[in-house]
Amino acid sequence: MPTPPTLPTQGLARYAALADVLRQRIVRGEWQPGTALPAEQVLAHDHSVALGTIRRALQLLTEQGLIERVHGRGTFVRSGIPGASMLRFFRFGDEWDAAAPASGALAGQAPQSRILSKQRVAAPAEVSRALGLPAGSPVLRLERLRLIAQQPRLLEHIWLPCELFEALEHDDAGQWEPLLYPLFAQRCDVHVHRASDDIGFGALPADVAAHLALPPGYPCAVVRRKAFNLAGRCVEWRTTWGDANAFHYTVHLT
Amino acid sequence: MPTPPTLPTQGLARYAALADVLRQRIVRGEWQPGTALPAEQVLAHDHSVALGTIRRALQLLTEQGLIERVHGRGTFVRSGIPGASMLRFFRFGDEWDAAAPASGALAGQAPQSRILSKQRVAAPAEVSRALGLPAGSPVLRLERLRLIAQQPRLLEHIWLPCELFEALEHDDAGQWEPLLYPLFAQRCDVHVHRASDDIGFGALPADVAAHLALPPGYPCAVVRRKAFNLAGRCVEWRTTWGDANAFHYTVHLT
DNA sequence: CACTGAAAGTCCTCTATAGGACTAGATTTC
DNA sequence: GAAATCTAGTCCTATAGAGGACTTTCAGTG
Repeated sequence: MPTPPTLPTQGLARYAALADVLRQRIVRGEWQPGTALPAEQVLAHDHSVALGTIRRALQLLTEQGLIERVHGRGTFVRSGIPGASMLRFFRFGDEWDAAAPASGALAGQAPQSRILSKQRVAAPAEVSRALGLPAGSPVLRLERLRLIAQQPRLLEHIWLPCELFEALEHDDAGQWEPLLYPLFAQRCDVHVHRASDDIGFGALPADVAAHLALPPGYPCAVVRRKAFNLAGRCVEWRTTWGDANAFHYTVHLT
Repeated sequence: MPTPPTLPTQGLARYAALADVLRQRIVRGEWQPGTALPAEQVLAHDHSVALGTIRRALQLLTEQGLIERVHGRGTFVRSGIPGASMLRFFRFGDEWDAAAPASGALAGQAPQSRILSKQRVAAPAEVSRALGLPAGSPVLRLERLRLIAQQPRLLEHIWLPCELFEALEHDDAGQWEPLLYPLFAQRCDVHVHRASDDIGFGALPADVAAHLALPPGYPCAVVRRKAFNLAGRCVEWRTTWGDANAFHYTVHLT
């Protein structure tokens, strides 16, 4: 296969057209997340372009977050987003400090995760809209509590399309590891590649408040997340509640 | 001057070293914000490097937000940050809609700005720390109200080092344009190039609440901003209060 | 068995050059 | 006077090649 299928590249620079082709091959799963693409020399030869051109295309994909390049090792399809924890929005004072040496006996507490419930339900209107599913499609609904130093701090409602997450449906959620996205990747081959978090403030609903040991109506921060896979499909919709007074976030402008 | 002064460029790639040199010349004010740098051909010749190398250096500076390149026109020192308005953190329902045609008679309301007070004072400890000034240095303190559709929506306390903002000290603030950063640039040659906004939640202090027509203790979002010039000096410290229920912000993860 | 060293594979840096594309201003044409 | 054209200046695209730097593997050495 000397020259892989090319697309209608109207008006685009050659490197941009190349990037499009490669993007599609990645999105289609031709190279799985975490695996390596062919060497730039090989790609250049296969597409009959100079090295500089293919490097420009790969640079574009790097900027767009689809791939990662490592000097001396190769070019890899990115497998997930780092630092996506909801805890980054909050500061509880008794946080787990990764930098702290294990000095004292009670040096710090790693955040814990507890799945309170897992149900297969028909998606409510709001959920099916967010996930881009037909109304009433089957979804998995998780209720999850995040604790720090034994204290309940965040409550989450998580909605997942059943068709993608079959493998989790009959699991004992008590056995799950605390981080969900690695679990999604390993068990369901669902790789969260991009997400958007919508932050707002409100009052705690009674049912949520009960889990957080706070009074109903207490001021809370609400984060609504949509998480997407490589192909741009919404694979998770999540709502997180936490004490508004513990909320903090820094935005850098440039 | 065939070869401008070079720096100790230990271990750095040539393009990175070049970028450092150019950065320093920009920061020192050798080229004013908004003006053009020499053409890449000229820079390449002056520094005795290939075109590709100088382009790589300029690309670095572009990514770092120091310069902007325009096809066919030139390379310019960036003169300010766009979209820095605090209003981007809030949604009041009666917003000014730039996209809306001037259809109805009351199509929309541009946000208004009202300076409530302007005083020269000795910086309180917190302020002098934020601005990196000796304790008690003279600062300009502004109290500013932002209105939408005649409704007071945001209150701001703004602290500016007097040494940089002399020109504003004896102004009639009532005559100022609604946007402050262009004013800073024109009147004081202070260009805000970078900022960080720290978002938190709290209860409205009584004096602030009075201006916003809300009860004291009402839930509010608090945004604390530090604004920096090209040289990395903090040139403004600002605190903004607004109704917590109107707050919203979206963070994109990749 | 552990350490050293060589080799192969990968991405990165830098050079040199040619032509294309876009912008702004001056000139010409109608 | 207005529109079209030309021109100089700028950044952008693409090519071809040589050497360097980093990582991994594996064979050789002690």
